[in-house]
Parts: sequence; C-alpha cells; structure tokens
Amino acid sequence: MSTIKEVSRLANVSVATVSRVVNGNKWVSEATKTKVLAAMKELGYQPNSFAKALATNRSDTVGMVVSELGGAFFGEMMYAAEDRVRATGKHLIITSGHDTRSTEKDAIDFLMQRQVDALLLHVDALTDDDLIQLTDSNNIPIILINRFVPELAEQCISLDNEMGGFIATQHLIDLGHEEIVCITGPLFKVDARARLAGYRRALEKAGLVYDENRVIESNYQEQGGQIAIDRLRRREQTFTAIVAQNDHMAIGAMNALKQLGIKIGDETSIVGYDNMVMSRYTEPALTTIHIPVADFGQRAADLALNMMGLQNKTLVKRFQPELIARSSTAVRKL
Amino acid sequence: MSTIKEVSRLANVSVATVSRVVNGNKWVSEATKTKVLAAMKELGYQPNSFAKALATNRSDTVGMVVSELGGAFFGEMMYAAEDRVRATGKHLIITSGHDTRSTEKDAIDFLMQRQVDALLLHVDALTDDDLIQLTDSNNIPIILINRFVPELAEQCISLDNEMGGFIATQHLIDLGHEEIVCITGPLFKVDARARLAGYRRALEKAGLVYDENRVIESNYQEQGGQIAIDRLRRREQTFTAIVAQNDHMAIGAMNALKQLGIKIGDETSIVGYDNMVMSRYTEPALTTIHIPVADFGQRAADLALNMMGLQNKTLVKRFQPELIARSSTAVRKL
DNA sequence: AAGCACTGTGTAACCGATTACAGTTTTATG
DNA sequence: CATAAAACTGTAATCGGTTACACAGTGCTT
Repeated sequence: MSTIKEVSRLANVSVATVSRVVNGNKWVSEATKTKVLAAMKELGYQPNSFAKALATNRSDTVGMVVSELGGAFFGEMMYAAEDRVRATGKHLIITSGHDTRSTEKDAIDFLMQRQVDALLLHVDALTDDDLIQLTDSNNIPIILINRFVPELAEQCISLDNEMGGFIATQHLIDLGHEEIVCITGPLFKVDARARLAGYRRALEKAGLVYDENRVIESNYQEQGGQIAIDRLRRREQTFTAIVAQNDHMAIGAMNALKQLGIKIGDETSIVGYDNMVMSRYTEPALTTIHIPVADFGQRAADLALNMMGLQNKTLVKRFQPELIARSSTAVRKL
Repeated sequence: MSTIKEVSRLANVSVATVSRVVNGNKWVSEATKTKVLAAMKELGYQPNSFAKALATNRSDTVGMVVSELGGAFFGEMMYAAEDRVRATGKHLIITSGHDTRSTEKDAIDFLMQRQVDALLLHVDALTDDDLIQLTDSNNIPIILINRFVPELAEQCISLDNEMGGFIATQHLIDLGHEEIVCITGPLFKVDARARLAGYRRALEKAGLVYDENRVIESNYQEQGGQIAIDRLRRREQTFTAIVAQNDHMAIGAMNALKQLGIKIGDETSIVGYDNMVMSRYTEPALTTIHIPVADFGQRAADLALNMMGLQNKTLVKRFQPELIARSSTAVRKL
C-alpha cells in the first residue's frame, strides 16, 4: 500500500500539498490538483487511517455496543443505526457486550482505544453510576439505548418499559383475568425490573393482590419459558393468563402448555413482549408489546450525530410501548 | 487519556521501558516492572491503538463484511465468528456490504484502511475475478463465506447450494409432485443460481421438463413470495408444489396461498431454504433446507486464525445441506 | 585483570498522516 | 509602478507508540 510520500514524489509536490488535495483544501491550484489526483490514481493510494486518526485525534467512526450480535432484535437496531451513520460518511464499529459488567467494560475500552467519535450503548450489566462516570470522563457523545438514566436523560433513547408491563397486564385484566402470572427476564436487568413494576401496578390498580408466587424469574430465552411453566405446576399455582416479558419466553411457554393439552387463547391467555417477527407466525398468533427497535437504532445514531454537530434534527427520545392484540389472548372463560 | 510519555515520566523510566512492560517483553527487571505498572494504573493508561497500529503495521482486528446487519441469518454468523476471534484476544469489526458491487468494495476498502489482519467476506455482488484480484493484491488471509471460487478453494467456507436445490426438489418429486414451480432469489447472486441449477437437475433426472414459465425470480423477501404467487396466477400456471429459495419467500407464498383458500401441505406442498427460527412456527411448519449458519461464522474465523498462524485446527470447509421435513410438504393428492 | 555473555535500560529513528508557519508567486489597487 | 493582499506551496514539528542499536552493569571464565 502506497503512502502519501510516494504520491508526493511522483507528483513532484510536497506531502502537505497531497494532504490538501486529499482533504479538499481550497488553496490548491487546479493544475497541481490534477497532477496529484493522477499520481494518486496511478499508485492506487489509500490514506492510512491510523496515521490520520493519530494526527487528527479523530477516527470518523462511531462505536456501538449491543448485548449480542445474534438475534433479530439487535440486528434491526444495528441496521438502522448503520444506515444513519453511513449517511454522514462515517463508519460504525459494532462489538458485543455479552451482558456482564466486565465484558461490557472491555467492549467500551476497545472502542475508546479506537478513538470513536461517539458511542451508542445498549448495555445491561453496567450500573447507572458506571454510565455517569463514563460520560463524565469522556468528552465524546455517549448515547444509551433502551435505557433511562435520569441524570443522563439527554442522552437516552428509551422505551417506557414500566408502561409496557402495565398495558400488557391491563389488557389481560380487561379481558376478565384475575389470576395472572408473570415470567420475567433476569431481574438484574433494568428493563425486566421495570416491566415487572408495571405488572404490579396494573394488578394493584385493579385491586388484585401482587403475589410473589405468581412471579417466575427466567432468562429471556425460549427454554426459559418452558421451564417457567414447569415450575408453576410444581408450585401448584393456578392461573388463567400469563405475562411473559419477551416473545421468546412466551413461545416457550406456549409450547409447554400445548404439550399439556391446554388450548392457548381459549383456556389460557398469554401476552409476550418485543413483537418479534416470529410472533406473527405462532399458532395462535401471539399478542405482544411492540418495541420500535429500528427507531431505537436510528434515533440513537441521529442523536449522536446531533451532538457531534453534524446535523440538528429534532428527535423523539422516549417511546411509548404499544399493544398488538392477536389471538393468544381472549376473554376469560367463566 | 494519558500517553506513554506521561507514564514514563511518572515511573522515572524511558518510554521504551514502558512499552516493554506493556507488551510483556522479558528483559525488564521485576522492580521497574512494578514501578511502571503502578504508574500505568495511577494514570489509567490505555495505549493508543492507532499509534500502535501505525508503528507495528498490525491492528489486532479481523474484519468481516456481511450483506446486511439485520436479520437472524447474519446475526448467528457474526455471533459465532466473533466468539472465535475474541477467544484469541483479537477483535472483530463488522461492516455491511449492502449487496452492490460498489458498496461491497467500499466496505472492504474501509476494513483495509483499518489494516485488519484478516478478512471474512460474505459478499454477493463482487465477481469471482474481483475476489481473486483482491486476494492477489493483499497478503492477509481472506476468507469467503457461503461462496465457492475454485481458484480460491482453500479460502472458501461454503455450502453445496446446487445440492440444496436438488434435494429440495427431489423431496417433492419423491412425494409424487410433477408440476413444481421455483421461486428464486435475485439471479445475480451465485447461491440463487446454484439452487436453481439443482432444481433443474432434479427435474431432468426425474424425466420432467424444465420450464422457464415455472420459474419466478424474486428478492429473498417475504413480500417477494407473495408477489410470486400472484404472478403465477396471472400466467395461469398450474402447480402442485413450490420450491422457494429461502424461508422468507416461502412464508410470503404460504400467506398468499392461504388467502386464496388453498390448504398448504394438503393441496399444495412448499419447501423453503435456510431453516430460519421462524420456520418452525409457521402453520403448517415449513419443510426447509438447513444451512449451518453458525458453523459458517465459526469456521470462517477459525480458518482465518489458522492462516494467521495463531492455531492449527483441521477444518471442514464445505458443508452439505440437509432437508428438514415438516408439515408443509405432503404426498401429492391424485 | 582482561574478555565475554547476559541482562537491563535509554536514545532516537521511524510509522504516515496533519497543520502551523514561513516563503514565494500572483493579483489587485491606488 | 509600488505595494499590500490573496493564492499557492514547502518545511518541519507533531500525534503516540515500537524497536534497532548503543551502552552500562553484573557475574563468570580463563
């Protein structure tokens, strides 16, 4: 790979001039510009991004941390974010945080070492304090996705998860259900805790008791939903409806119920959360809470670009969850 | 962010010594090593990766290009690849190629500018020649995922797509179908062409005619499947079975057929391709061709690591597709 | 005591760009 | 025509590391 020096030699100018041409500086005559461009082309010159970043202290990249690279949820988010970032000529570097405090820190360190110009974080394990400190000790824009930290409200793109848990539960209550169980995600995650709080609030508002025996902490995975049903049966816990904190667990629970010969919708209602693509295809189709995942990615990127001074869009930062009613929920049979 | 110079000053040694400590060089006494480590800790020193990469001409990162960041297919692949790469202490940078020749080139250029130590490519639009030239003009390992270029056989992790198209079609023939249509992906993509060739070979082997009117070129998307059914009806083309070249289009076609009141499995059989998660949840569950996506990612990474001399695993480079029979295909009604 | 190998540390060139500053040429103006 | 302003170009310092080489001390051999 050729260097700026080789180009300058071939074009018979100084490296400074070549640099000016590359960066579109206006104080270069047409004649020399043509010469330099020709030389660049002849050598197939590509600027060394490390040298550039070292000299300018900018990298023209935005860093993103997601929980997992796999899965449709993050896929959509990354897609939308990359789209916006690329539109400004910058690039997106994505790493996965793997849901533990130390790996999330690693991922962030890695991106910081790359001198990213902004950071889009979807992290679960880092505490609010970690995030506040991170923001304080760096002067690049740091955006938090699907998370709300009051002190950092300006940098948060979030969904009202408490409200999501509330409307999911309310929907079941409206259908006449009174024995409603909740299958939660890992409760160290803030979103799982918020959804649970919403579940509780809906119950209490309806004058129903919140009973810990009706809450099963699980893992956001399909098998977790299956296991949860098993645990409820061992507890001899009766119920006519289920709030699952994501679609994966809802589907697992549905499968377990089917195996027990229980008709979903008809006998037992279930509502999921996330509105994943597959929830439209289950039998019966799953009632769920819609999260605007793509919007998250897009807004996070836009917010970062705003803060970098590259644009100035007005943005919605907090989204409201929305219930998508399908056939897995029905009026309670008497 | 503090620099090596500040550390050296605080520890009262030269920058060279600090560098030696950071890189674990053995010719440093215990005493100075302790001093330096203390100074590093006190300043929260993080080496600047650009300076390091510039000086060493290595970046400790592996680059990956995928068609789209969204979608379960690539998600799984990225996940598996990152897992392997990270296990060797390196990092994975992912960019999306967006399926056009120029954007794929851009993505590769971007990664090359970052001096990636290896390249994992899932590209569709670049030609074989492009890839051969790319390999020739760079001396880092370049791995091709889900693609087979004879000249670069050593660097290809691939699936026998022709065989996949063949067994999908053969399955329908075995069930007694004779009027089999094929909904293809964009035919500029090699895998779509290969699957179509397999479809044709199966027909011809069974003594059935290959008829272009039975082939609909589509776009690998759900809506494309829907449109394809529409086009078949306009052509007044009769059929009892469908080979769809991916699950998305298969699902779209199923929906279109359902709307027409046609019972899938019972009246019309359909087989998909990819074995996406959601194909288990459709009604009826979709018969499909399984692709070991995660294996692709993992093997690609492992192959790259092999070529970098970091390990020496023996690897399977070419996978065989596998039919997953579910209820969307059934014996032809007479 | 001289010679030598080995260990530990520092000096300074180098990687490939950017950019402040200075110097030169061209153009505009009174 | 003198001269200031504007346009263009080059020199060299700088970013933050790595590493070849030089050099100094220590201990061992002869």
